[in-house]
Amino acid sequence: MRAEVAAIAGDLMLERGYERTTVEDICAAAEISRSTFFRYFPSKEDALFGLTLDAGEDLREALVARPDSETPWTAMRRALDPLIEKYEADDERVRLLTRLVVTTPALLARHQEKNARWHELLRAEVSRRLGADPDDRADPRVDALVGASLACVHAALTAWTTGERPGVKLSVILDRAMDAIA
Amino acid sequence: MRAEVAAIAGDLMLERGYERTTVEDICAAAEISRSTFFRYFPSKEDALFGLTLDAGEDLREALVARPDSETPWTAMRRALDPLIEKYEADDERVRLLTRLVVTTPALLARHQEKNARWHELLRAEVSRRLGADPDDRADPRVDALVGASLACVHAALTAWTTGERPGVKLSVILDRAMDAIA
DNA sequence: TCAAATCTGGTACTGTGTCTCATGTTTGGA
DNA sequence: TCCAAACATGAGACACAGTACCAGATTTGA
Repeated sequence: MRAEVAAIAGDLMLERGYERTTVEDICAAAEISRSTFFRYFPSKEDALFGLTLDAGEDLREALVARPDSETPWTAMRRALDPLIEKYEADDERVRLLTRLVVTTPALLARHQEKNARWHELLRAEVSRRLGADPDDRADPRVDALVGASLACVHAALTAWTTGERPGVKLSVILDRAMDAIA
Repeated sequence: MRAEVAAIAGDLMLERGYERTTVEDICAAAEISRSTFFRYFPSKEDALFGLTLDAGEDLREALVARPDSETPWTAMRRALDPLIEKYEADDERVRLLTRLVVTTPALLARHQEKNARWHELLRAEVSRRLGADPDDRADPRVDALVGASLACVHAALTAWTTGERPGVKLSVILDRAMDAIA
């Protein structure tokens, strides 16, 4: 049911844009009340993000699984592989939705808020790999490393979604992005 | 006048937090109407950001002024010097306001929206330095480089504002952040 | 079959942001 | 000095997101 409403919301937003789709529009199309909508989703943005399951914990586990011999940067890149593969495996609709997110300021803001949660999840492991004090808030290296990695993901997603239809593979784009820095 | 309202807004938000300060509260304290408030500032968030002048164009010019012999990463780091100095020179109030921004999701989102504008301004010059096609949307290197730099700035600001009062200099923190990556 | 738990819809409310219209208030000539 | 155009301000209505509370329906399990 939740998934069904999310699908309808996605359709409407792809068709008319995010701002020009009101919650009432979605409710009318899904034949539910406003009350029920907000019982399903804490906010209008989440009607979109609800589809893509939260991969933060998977990402953390993938990072932990990387050998210590890898630099933090390389380990991050490899830990991202499963996530990237998931994007590549998904159908065109996911790519269009991702583009909508990347190009709509309000959605992008919420997306980065989600990324901030990933960021938190990854801090401990990156900190360990750097041999840093996890509680030392004056050490910016952990946040810099994680933030820069996620910035590369964002750059790659932007390039991937705004480019031509049969474009370069996302994994290759991400390689280019991350190699350009470290 | 605008600056005065912004100062009052800052006071209230520092005292009671961002969400718990309504536009009406600010209007009452500043003795203006809601209409006038929204004529001064396009949104509640901007009552805070209105204080700090937009340094995006300065940043771009500073980057252009760096010699071509520097790598893009180094050039970015050096171009950030004037901005960093400005932060360090400002009084304690600016540091508290910055902390408020960094720790309040809604404000952070808007702040990153501003950064996205900086990002756009810097694209052309970074693209030139990389010898990339500025219109090639499939090349993620430019966005990755700029995004990662700004992520480092964010990491540094977070460390700087949440740390102890007579902490490490911001420029040193930023060095640590950017050196940790490239 | 009954009763508790859950799902749903309705209504009223707060808060941000937009819009329009009616007052002032300033400014710059004649 | 007076008039008029430009401008700033305030008031009110509105759209929309999100919250809180309550009442009725539906399901679930003993």
